[in-house]
Amino acid sequence: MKKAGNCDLNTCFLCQYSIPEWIAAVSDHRQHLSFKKNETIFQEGSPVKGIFFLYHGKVKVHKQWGPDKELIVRFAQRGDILGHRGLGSGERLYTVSATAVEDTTVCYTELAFFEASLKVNPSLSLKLMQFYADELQEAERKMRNLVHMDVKSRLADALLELSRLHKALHFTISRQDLASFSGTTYETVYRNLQEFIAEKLIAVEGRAITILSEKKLRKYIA
Amino acid sequence: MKKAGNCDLNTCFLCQYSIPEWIAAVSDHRQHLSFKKNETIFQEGSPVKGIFFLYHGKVKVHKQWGPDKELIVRFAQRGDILGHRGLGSGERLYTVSATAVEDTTVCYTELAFFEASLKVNPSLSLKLMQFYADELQEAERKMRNLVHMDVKSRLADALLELSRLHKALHFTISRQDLASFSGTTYETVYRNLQEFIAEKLIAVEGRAITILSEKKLRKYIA
DNA sequence: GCAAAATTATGATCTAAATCATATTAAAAC
DNA sequence: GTTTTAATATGATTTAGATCATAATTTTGC
Repeated sequence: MKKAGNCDLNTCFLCQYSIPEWIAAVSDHRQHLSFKKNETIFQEGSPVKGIFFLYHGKVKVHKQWGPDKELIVRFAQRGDILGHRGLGSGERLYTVSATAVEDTTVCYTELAFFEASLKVNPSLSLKLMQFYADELQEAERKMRNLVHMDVKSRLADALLELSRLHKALHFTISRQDLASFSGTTYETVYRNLQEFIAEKLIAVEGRAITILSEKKLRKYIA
Repeated sequence: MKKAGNCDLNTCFLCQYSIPEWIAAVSDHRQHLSFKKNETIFQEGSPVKGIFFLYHGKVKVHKQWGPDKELIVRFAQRGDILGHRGLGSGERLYTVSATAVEDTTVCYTELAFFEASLKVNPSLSLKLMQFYADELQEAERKMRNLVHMDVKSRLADALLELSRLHKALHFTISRQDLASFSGTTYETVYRNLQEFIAEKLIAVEGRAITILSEKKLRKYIA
C-alpha cells in the first residue's frame, strides 16, 4: 500500500452524490492509496477508521471462516464505496475484508469526514440508504439461493452477475474465487464449468471466461 | 386484516426516532391494522405502497422458492419496521413476504409520508441507515454460515438468536419455521433437536423450546 | 531464469443431509 | 364434538457435493 496519483473528484459514490460546493472539502479530506494485486485494503474484525472509494481496479469483499475457507459477498468496481458495512449500531469493526484482485487505487476519507458529508448532502444519505437496501435484497436473494438452488444454478447466477458487473460477456476470475463467490468448492466449480463448456454455454481459456449463451445460462436460475 | 385500536405513538421505530414536533403528523398519517395468526401482511413481488411498524404480535419475514419452499430471513418484534427492504433503487416491489405468526397489530404509513419523515428527522434517517447496516451484516454472516457451517451449528445459532429476540430462554416456534429459519428441512431439524435434547442443551414440550445451556449451545457456533 | 508456490486438472471415496414413506398426534373448522 | 387438515414423529433410501489424493501446469518471487 502506498500513496497514489489523484482521482478526478467526479467518479466515486461520495463525489457523485455530493453538492458541488462540498467537492472542495472532499478534495481536502481525501487521501489516495494504491494497492497491489492480493493486497488487503482492510481486514474483517479490525476497527473502522474510514471509508474507501474505489477509483481504479477490482476488489473482492469477503468473509473468512477458519484459516482456509471464505465467502466472497461482493466484487467492487470503479466508483464503489467500501467499508460501509462497518457503520452499524454495534462496535465499529469491519465485518468483511477487502482485498485487491488486481492493482487498485482508492480514495480514503476518515469516518468523521464521511459522516459530515452525509449530514451536508441529503442526496448522498438517500443514495447510501438505497444502496444498503439493494445490497440487503441481494444478500437475502443469495441466502435463498444457497438454501434452495443447487450448485450449478448458483454458479450460473454467479457467472451472470460477473458479466453484469463487468458490463461484458467476457471476464477473468480464478476458479477458487468463483467457488467462494458461489458458495462451493474449487473441485465442484471445475466440474460444473466443464459441463457448461460441454453444453456450449461458456468458453474458457485459463482464467478468462466468455459467456456464449446468456439466455440458456439464465434458464438454470429460474 | 381489519382496523384496530390505536398505538401509543411511543413504541415504534418511526415514533422513537422522530422529533417530538413530528409525532402529531405521525398520528394523522398512521393507520392501524390487525392481522390474525397466519395472515399475510404483505407479499413478495407486490408493489410497495407503504411501510409498517409492528405494535403487537410476532411477524416472520420470508422469501418463497417455488410453491413449497421458503427461507425466513427475520422475525420482527414490537416496534420493528417492516417493508423497508422494498426501498432500493430498482422497482418498488417487496422482495420478501411478511406473515403474522401470532395475532398482530401494526401501524401503517404511506410511502410518501415515511419519506417525508426521513427528510424531517435526521436521526430517523441515521437510525434507519444503521439498521440497514446491521441487517446487511447479519445477512452476510448467515450466508457464510450456510456455506461453511453444518446444520446442527446453524440450528444452535438460530435457537440462540430466537432466545435473544424473545429476551428469554424460553420461546415457541414450529419445527417447520425453525427449519426455514436455519436453512434446512423439517426432518433434519427434528433429528438435531432430539440430539440437543439428549445432550441436555434444550428441553422441548410441543412447540415450546427452553434453552438449558446457552453456553454449550454457543460452543456449536464457534 | 529458475526455484518455490500457487493454481488447475481429474479420478476415487465418503458423508451429511435431502427425500421418500408412513404412522401418529394435535389443532382448526364446521 | 366430530371431521378435516395440519403438524409431528421416525425409519429407510438416495444423492449432491464435499473431501481426499495426486499430477500437471502456471504464476510469481528472488
